[in-house]
Amino acid sequence: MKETAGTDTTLTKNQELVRDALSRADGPLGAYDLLDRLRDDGFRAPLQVYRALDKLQVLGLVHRVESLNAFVACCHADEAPRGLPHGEMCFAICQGCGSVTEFADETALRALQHWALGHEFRILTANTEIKGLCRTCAS
Amino acid sequence: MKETAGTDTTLTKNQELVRDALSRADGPLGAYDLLDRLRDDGFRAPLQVYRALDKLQVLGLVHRVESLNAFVACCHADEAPRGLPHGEMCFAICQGCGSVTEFADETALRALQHWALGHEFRILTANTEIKGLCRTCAS
DNA sequence: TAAGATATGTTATACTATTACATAAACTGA
DNA sequence: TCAGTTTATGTAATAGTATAACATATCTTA
Repeated sequence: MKETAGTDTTLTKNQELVRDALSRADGPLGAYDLLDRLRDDGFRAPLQVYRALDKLQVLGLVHRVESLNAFVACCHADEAPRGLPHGEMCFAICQGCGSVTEFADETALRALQHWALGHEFRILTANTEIKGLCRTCAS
Repeated sequence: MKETAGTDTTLTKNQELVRDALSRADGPLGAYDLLDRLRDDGFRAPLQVYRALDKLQVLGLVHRVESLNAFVACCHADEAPRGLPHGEMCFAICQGCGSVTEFADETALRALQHWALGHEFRILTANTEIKGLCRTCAS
């Protein structure tokens, strides 16, 4: 049983590399950005990145930002129990500097659940992306 | 001044064609799906579709479903004043049958606005996509 | 009509993601 | 330990989505 520092679940080498690259990044990265950053670590093909990303997303350690076709490390990775990803994420995307801030909003989630209840829709995941200007870029 | 039946603003021929194709569709369509459906109307290249879609999105007549890389006709097109798209959309995407239901939720929107206020983020648009199973597919 | 803006047509290309198949490593139970 | 199974990897080819660049045409307005 291989165990890597700081985690309570095993990630493969490629998954670790992708996760670390995303954690180090100061913003969202595309799959091909990741590929470029990981060439020195032996990555040669997009599929290596996508496979790792798929697993990391299932584990809740990485999120996909749909409107950017890009990925971010989950900022709550330490809080969420591994293997039980919190199914709702919100992202605030600044169109000025490109920064992405992840957050969760219980009220918004409950509102969606209320809608779903009334329409007999069974929610599995929810993703909200708001776009605009962050404090710095708005002023 | 050209005027087309049923609208209070002028759309170009290509924009009309794309909008009509989306309105007739029973679900979201990708840009290349639209291209295929419009070949008989003279469409030959993806850019013709994308250009029309861009304009229709600005007008609030069409929405992009980010997680599907696809587009839907806005079901509130008649209610919303043209040129002033309602900046917040919610979509319920059924993973069983692929249906997409558009809705708006004031409570969820206010919750996001509240978050934004506290974080000095100026919201320009907001997009929520929930995935799960519709009434039919869940039962 | 001339000038500027807007819309179109067309080709090529860039960016994003998956399929298919071969190889290797890890786990399981006899 | 070994065979059988599953899981992870490597690699090449291809599919799917979107835009850049440039030429042409149409509309608008003075």
